Amino acid sequence: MTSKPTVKQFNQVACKECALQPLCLPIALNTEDIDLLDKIIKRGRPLRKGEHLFLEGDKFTSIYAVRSGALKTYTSTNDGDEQITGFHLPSELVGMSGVDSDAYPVSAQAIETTTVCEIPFDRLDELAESLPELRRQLMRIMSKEIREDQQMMLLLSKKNADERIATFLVNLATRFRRRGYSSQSFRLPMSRNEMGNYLGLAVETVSRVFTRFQKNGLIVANGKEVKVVDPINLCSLAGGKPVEVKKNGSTDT
Amino acid sequence: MTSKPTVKQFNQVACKECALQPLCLPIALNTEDIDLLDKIIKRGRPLRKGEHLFLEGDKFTSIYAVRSGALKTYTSTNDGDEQITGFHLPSELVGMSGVDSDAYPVSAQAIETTTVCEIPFDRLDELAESLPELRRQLMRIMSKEIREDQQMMLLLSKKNADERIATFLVNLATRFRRRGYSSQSFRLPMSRNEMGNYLGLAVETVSRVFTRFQKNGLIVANGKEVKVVDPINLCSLAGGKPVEVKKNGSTDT
DNA sequence: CGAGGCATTGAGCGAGGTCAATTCGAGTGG
DNA sequence: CCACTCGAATTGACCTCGCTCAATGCCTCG
Repeated sequence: MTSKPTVKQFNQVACKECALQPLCLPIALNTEDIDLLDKIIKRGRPLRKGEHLFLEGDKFTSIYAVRSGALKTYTSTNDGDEQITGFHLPSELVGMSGVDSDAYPVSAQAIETTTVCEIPFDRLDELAESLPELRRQLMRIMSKEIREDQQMMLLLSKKNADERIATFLVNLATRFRRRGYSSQSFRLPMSRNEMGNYLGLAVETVSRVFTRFQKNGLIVANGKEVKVVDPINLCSLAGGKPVEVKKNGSTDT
Repeated sequence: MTSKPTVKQFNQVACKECALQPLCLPIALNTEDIDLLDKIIKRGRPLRKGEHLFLEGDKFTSIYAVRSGALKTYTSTNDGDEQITGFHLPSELVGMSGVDSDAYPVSAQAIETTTVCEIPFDRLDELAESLPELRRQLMRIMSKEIREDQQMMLLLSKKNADERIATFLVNLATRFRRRGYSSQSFRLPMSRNEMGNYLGLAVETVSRVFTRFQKNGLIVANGKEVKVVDPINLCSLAGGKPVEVKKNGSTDT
């Protein structure tokens, strides 16, 4: 409202015209309800790579939906080193973990040029009162995050380096496909360092696993560009519940 | 033990007469609202050690509040081994991660004799519509779980064996104190095996760390009985955000 | 009193971390 | 257009923490 329409296409589109709508918060809302939600959403200027959306300890005011680009969230131990707790692609929500604590418990930083939709939480909460579907959707999103974090705990506690990287790649591939991109060939938004941090591995180990995967014909990697050559075996290495990477006639959930 | 009306005392008490009320779901609800909540809660027979409350994949119907005893929740990989995702003490809620998926994504099992309050989720959801405080409380609980899981990710990915055990003990001590028990001296409800599983360590490592902690005068352990002798150093080993275990006003950051 | 499960302790090994040396690649300025 | 710089990525050598395997001790319960 106050700022000029800088990036019309990516930044100022209303929910009901947004390509991400079927994945994002408005899912399961009807057209009128989407309009109501739309009214409380603020759309700011794009964040450049490295800029923070909020810092750990900042007062909790809003949750954010990634519109384009990618974010990472991380906490830090008091002896300095940080743990990345998640990477967030378009349509994914960030900041929900702050709801009960008045302050964000993590920092959120752009890992490439990124635009977000800001959703002031008090307004969202008011709206949730009258829209049961929205309320359920919020709970669904949070419970999904819990499940994912718990899968991550399993990964960190039980899987070896190969399995971790395989799981990570399969997971990313799936998320890309959901968003209409190829799941066979994509560009990693994060550095090897960030990947290692997230997966509980040293950078060097990430690098070594990548080269090993190439030698074994699982993937072809060139810097951040990755091609999944052998999705079947990558998946079975990933170990977790089977995830289909190819779109051969199976039921998509 | 079973002669006295334990069932009455522990199992059939209404929320508003429950000793756990200030910690549990009803927190922040007024007396009338607590009565409303109370009406939808079912209180079943106690679970014996080893019995399951629900299994991974069971249809999601209810969330549960632990009333006495303790539960563990765990997922399993498809190659068989399981990962404990949490231990749940009285007043803590279990099953929230099932909200979005129609099925519980984890199994919940009693690790000692345990009583729970069952809260049918559809009823809770209806009630949440008219009680904004309840709604917020639900979100707070979920967001707290997310934060805890993320702290767990940090532990699993960055901390060594000593730090993990120290963190675990400090965390337990804090939770016991909250519930009115001593934080200096308590009984672990879980086996060494379960502790190791949860913390991503082999049983033998857990054992070794315990003996080392004793040699260093941090704790005294006798089986499952644990006395925290040197809370200051145990805390600083735990590393994370400082948690006060003793109440001598040292505001160390 | 014996059996079976849990906990402890010791010995040896290996996955992955650390340190160090290159190499690659994007951005910058002459 | 090329040379230079600085950070990211790769590769190699070595070492350590915690896992595995195995033996033994301890407690509970029939």
